[in-house]
Amino acid sequence: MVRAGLSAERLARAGAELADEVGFDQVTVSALARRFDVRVASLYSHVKNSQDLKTRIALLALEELADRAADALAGRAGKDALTALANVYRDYAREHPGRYAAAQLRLDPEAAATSAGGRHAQMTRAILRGYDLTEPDQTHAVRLLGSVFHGYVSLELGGGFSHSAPDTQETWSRILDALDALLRNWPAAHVPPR
Amino acid sequence: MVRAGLSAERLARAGAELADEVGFDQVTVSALARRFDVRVASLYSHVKNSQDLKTRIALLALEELADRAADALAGRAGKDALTALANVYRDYAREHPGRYAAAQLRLDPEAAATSAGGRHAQMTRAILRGYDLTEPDQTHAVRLLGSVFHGYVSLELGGGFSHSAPDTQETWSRILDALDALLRNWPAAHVPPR
DNA sequence: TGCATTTGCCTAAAACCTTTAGGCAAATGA
DNA sequence: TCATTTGCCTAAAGGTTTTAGGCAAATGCA
Repeated sequence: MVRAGLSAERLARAGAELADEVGFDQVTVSALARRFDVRVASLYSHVKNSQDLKTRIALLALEELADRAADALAGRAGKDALTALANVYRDYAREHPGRYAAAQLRLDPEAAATSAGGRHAQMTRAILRGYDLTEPDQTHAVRLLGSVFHGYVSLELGGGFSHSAPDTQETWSRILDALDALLRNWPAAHVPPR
Repeated sequence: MVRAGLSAERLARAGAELADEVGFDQVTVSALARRFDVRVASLYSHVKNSQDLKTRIALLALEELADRAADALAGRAGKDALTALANVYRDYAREHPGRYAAAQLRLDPEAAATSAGGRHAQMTRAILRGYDLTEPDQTHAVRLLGSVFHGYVSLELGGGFSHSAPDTQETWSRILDALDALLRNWPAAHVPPR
């Protein structure tokens, strides 16, 4: 009886592919076993349980995404860097919707600590070096950028922007223009009324 | 044998409560039957299946959210309206995380058509009447606002902003200030280089 | 090479969720 | 009052998760 050569990493990779094909919430230990043509119980030697499997897929996606982001940022600054990072998220979500959904999984603190989450925050912060922001404004801006990137990508992916006129590429460009303008001219703490 | 008085609406309402208590993805036909102290199969006289139940919860949440938004916008304009609408989303997500997650459910076109989705878009558009934007910039701005609101709320809810210094309330205020400033000074289509 | 240990996948089985089919009793209404 | 409709039930099949225990393949050491 020939062995299938399973391992936690291979399961996570196959799980990520499966997620892109059928959606992250359809990723199941059973479906994965079927894909390896192996009995379900066999997977439990490699992953603790279903939650563990999903966490591994999430960590994989976060790493991939961080790697792409690091690549894209190399040698860029200012709006160029802003656009590059934004496009990494959007393109990744379009190419790998299941993995992107996985990356959104709420991780327990232990898993979160070993995740690439910190790299993502660092890279967003790096972009802001091209603009003139000091703490705590920098943190506010990091959060704004994260919100826009994630919010836009997830609404677009979920079809929230369909059935409407200006195409989404145009909107995306204009949003990036707007963010660039905003960062170059970040409003002071207290905007005077009117 | 006394009847439990089930109905599609009661199931949706109870499902929404359950979602807030244990998370939307833990909402199951079984759990709901247990809550009504009724056999599982009995629910299938009122909802078509599990997907149907979830869709009804999503539609309920979208309606509630739209009602709150309409209330909040009444008599407000400009930044006042912007802040009010933004807070409706954020507060709703914090008070009803399960319902908020439900509202994010990808609806099939048929359900989407009967949903309050259109009202939401309309209300965001209404806010922009307080600013000087014409089409297609208005649509771009609607999409930006949707992205920021949804993105921020879902990151904050998912714990994405935890373990960090400036508190999230402060960031939220500053982001609203920034959006207001941006809308008052929306950049023209072609930002000159440099 | 030969043997002991480890490792990997298996069968079996229990628990839970989903969904359909068919039945009886309660509610409704003529 | 009696017929019909409606609501919840039992039964059953099929799928996913998870644990326990077993045998054979791979590995490693003499």
